[in-house]
Amino acid sequence: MEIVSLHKCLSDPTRLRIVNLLLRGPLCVCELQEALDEPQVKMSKHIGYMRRQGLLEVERKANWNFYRISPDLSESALASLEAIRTGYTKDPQLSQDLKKLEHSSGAACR
Amino acid sequence: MEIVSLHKCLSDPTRLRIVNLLLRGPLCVCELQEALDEPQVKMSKHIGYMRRQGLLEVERKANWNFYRISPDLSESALASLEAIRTGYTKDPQLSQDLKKLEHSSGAACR
DNA sequence: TTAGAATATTCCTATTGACGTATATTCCTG
DNA sequence: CAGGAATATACGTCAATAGGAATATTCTAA
Repeated sequence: MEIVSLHKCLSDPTRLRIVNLLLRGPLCVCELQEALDEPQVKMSKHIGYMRRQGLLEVERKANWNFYRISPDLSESALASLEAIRTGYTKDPQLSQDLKKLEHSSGAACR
Repeated sequence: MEIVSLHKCLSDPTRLRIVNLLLRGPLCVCELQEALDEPQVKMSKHIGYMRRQGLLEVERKANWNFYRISPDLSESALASLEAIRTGYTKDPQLSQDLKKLEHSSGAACR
């Protein structure tokens, strides 16, 4: 994946929030939607963007699409993501998203 | 500095090249220009962009503007930059820029 | 104090990106 | 197979961004 493309993925608030959650493990779109509380079309388009850039991979299970950070990323890309995962827990929005995700595993896909 | 703003700075090839060089220390605009071999206006605008975002700081010395990565960055931002500095040396363009910078300290500002 | 070097800004244009509405697709289940 | 749930795509619009040409600004030095 291109360095520039990676950072383009991280340069939008919604996408950053999505990546922040996916760094903890794969998630279904509906779980992401519930945690972020954003319109379906908005989520879907940002996810599609990151998939096209090669940052995310999808796995279809029955009716649900599970997304994860691509396992094929370069060392460098992983280091950039790690910087987010470890460093940005102080961000109010990002930590709130994580909390909301943990406390609400009532999504249909579970 | 906003997380998103940082990544916006890194999401353009020219800006990434500039940051890559500045991670090794402050540089004059003319040195950056020489290393990247890009039009003056292009350089100036990208530098201005990053200054407005708070990523770069300027110090005027006589006729020259020296830029550096802002020393006030958060831990998280520094970690992201460090990921670039250590990881992306494999990138052909970025390493070539570094080489060109080292081998050509004949800029007027020296 | 004027010419010139270094750098920034303005104006214009073309492209990309973000968002919403509506619609399509895919798969499950009765 | 019909209806519905989960998700993606098409289309239109508006804002942001990139790049170049020309011009402005700021400082130095003769």
